Amino acid sequence: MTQKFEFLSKNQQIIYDIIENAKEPLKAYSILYSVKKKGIKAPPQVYRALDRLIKMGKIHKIESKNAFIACKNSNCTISNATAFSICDSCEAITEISNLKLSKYLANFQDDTGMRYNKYNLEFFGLCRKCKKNKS
Amino acid sequence: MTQKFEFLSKNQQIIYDIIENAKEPLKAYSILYSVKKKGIKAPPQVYRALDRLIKMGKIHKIESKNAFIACKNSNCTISNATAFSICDSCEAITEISNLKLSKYLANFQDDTGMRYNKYNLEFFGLCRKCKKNKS
DNA sequence: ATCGCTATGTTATATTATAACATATTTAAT
DNA sequence: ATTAAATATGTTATAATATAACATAGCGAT
Repeated sequence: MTQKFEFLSKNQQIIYDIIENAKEPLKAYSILYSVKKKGIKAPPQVYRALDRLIKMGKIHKIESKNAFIACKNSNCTISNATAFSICDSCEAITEISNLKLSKYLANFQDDTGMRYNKYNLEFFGLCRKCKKNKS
Repeated sequence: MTQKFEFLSKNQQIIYDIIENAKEPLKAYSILYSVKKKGIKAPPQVYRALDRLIKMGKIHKIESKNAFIACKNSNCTISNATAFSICDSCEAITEISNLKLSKYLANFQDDTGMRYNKYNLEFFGLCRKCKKNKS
């Protein structure tokens, strides 16, 4: 069961399925709880699968929430360019796929000349629903 | 000792000074260790000060590292727009102040029409030093 | 002077993540 | 087929990060 890029190992598949079917980003320990019935019993099993799914670009970590979300870009094979929209009120989180934005950031160079091979961007605000409810 | 925006309380000042004088971002528990001699003994005291310093814009949290860094924009009063450059090798972290970038991101609108009042961007790559050492 | 607010102090505990080691499975070379 | 190397899994314990909950103290306005 050694791993080609395209294939997921047993635990990886179990954990990916749960994240993929979730309506919101999931926390590691909530995943752990969900997979206990499938025989995955300990944190390292979950974290190992998460780490590898991230490296493969199948999921992303929302750093500000310590939560994990499936990648919606079907062609995303390496998670080196991520942007998320996060509602401060209802915590709804969606991945932003915006070609202009990703091009802009992929090509960004700072004053030091340092070149980047990866970025993560998290936007915060109120989603439409929550904006309405407030007014 | 009630708090105007400009003034720091005792604990806030102690903790800000340490972060400000550090050469690299500091972790909460390393700060806690440093301030034990000053009478700050428990995590909540540190985390409360950190939270408030963040709200005031005096420091920022590097989400991917759980570390805290002083804001270098002398005029930054609210930490609603942050961008960092992180070296994957030596972990050197610097805040990016780039007017073009901040304007671009402040004005960014996604397809849903959601408007953002805050963002955090973290770029990863190799800094010049580390790039040289590798070649 | 006392009420409300902010800040501080303190203990305990929750949450997130990894170290370290053992076993098993797969792959690929011989 | 046999075996070595690499990958994946299982397991226990613990490290690292963060917050809940409650108590006390200081300030600032009426």
